[in-house]
Amino acid sequence: MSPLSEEQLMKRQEARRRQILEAALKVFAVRGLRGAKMSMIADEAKLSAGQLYRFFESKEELFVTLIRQVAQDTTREIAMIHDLPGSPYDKLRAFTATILEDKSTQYPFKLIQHANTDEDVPAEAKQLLHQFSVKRYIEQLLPLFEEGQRIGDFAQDDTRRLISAFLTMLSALITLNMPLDDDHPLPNADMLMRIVAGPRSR
Amino acid sequence: MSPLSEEQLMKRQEARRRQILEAALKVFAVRGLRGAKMSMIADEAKLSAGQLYRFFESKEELFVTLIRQVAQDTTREIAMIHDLPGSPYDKLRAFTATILEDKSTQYPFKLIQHANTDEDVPAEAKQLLHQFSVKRYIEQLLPLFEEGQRIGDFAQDDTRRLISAFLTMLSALITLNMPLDDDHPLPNADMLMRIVAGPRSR
DNA sequence: TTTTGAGAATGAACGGTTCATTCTTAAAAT
DNA sequence: ATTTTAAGAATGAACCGTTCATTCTCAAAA
Repeated sequence: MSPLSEEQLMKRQEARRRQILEAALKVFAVRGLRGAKMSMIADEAKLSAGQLYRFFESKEELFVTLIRQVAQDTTREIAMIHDLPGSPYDKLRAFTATILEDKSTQYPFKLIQHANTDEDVPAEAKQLLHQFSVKRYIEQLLPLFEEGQRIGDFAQDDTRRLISAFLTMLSALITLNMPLDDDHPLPNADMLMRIVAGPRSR
Repeated sequence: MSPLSEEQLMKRQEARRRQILEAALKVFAVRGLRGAKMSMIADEAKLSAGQLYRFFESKEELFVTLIRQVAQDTTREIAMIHDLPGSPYDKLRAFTATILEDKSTQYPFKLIQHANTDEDVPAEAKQLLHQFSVKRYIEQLLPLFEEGQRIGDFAQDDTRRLISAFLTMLSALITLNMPLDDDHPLPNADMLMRIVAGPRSR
């Protein structure tokens, strides 16, 4: 006797699942695997702690699921840089500005950062991250940077090195969670762009 | 009949104390207040856990003592930049290079970073940090940067903003503990200097 | 050279706390 | 009425700061 339509049931559950994953992303990104408590994720998702276990077997499974999702999303996110308007410099600048300003865009990067440095990260997550590592992002950005260098907008360093430095800086900035007041805001995109900007004054 | 002279005793104890503080600096800097376990500090100092309590009442006291010491040291450390040889640019570059390359120089910065962001940091530590905050470092560096801007070596942004941005970046880089391989090393001092470098190509 | 005893050191044990996870119970939905 | 969903209490294991009984060390005294 099924007192609920099969289909609607699935839909609701799927929605719940996403709701939990979304909450988990925020909490794991900010506090890391150890620092994130199931109760916090539950609070964020506006559910009770017990409920989480109807959708995920364990904290670990929740974490790994999240990593899997985020690894995919991030690659797509970065790919979108090529569709932005303007020169390579413009594209990179817009991309950077978005990340620095938009909190929700930061979560995936923070999560990856944590997953790369925290202890007790499940082997499966480690292995997923290895596939979607900095190396991959560098390759994704290579054409953009090469073009930027060709037309003299970007510095003439070794290209991969330049990308790596830029990504490291960006990542470091995002990760930093200093208490920010108005006197000392995060450096903005233009500041960061000086890392890659060519010798010509812009 | 005391089998050990008063003076020698004091010396030995003082040495032990320093030994513990040194170990604690490393461990607290890397793992933060919560993440650092007394047993880890003991291991690092090559002592048993119990011994720590002959010198410090509690984990908290040890932490606060350390913060106090580091707050003082750091101010002195930064002051030394003025004695370095060369132009403001040269000084800042040398200073930056030292910090990026020398692990032991990084510990105090990491500790402060942690103390500023971790939870459950004792009120006394918070208050100590407030006195020795970024604001103070900015004031310390102000003459250097003003001179650098005057002679056109530094960018013409608002001076305090420029210092703040630079310190934030430096701090973010230090704090980042990515697993570094040879393909993706930390950006070096020259990369970082581009943040402050003036429009003239160097 | 031996003895001695204060200070140093150890490491096991204690006790409190903190969670991940499970269980109970009951309301809501159909 | 029966099943699904939910909340929140309960459980139990792990962790870790701290203590303490015990042993060790080694410079001075004998």
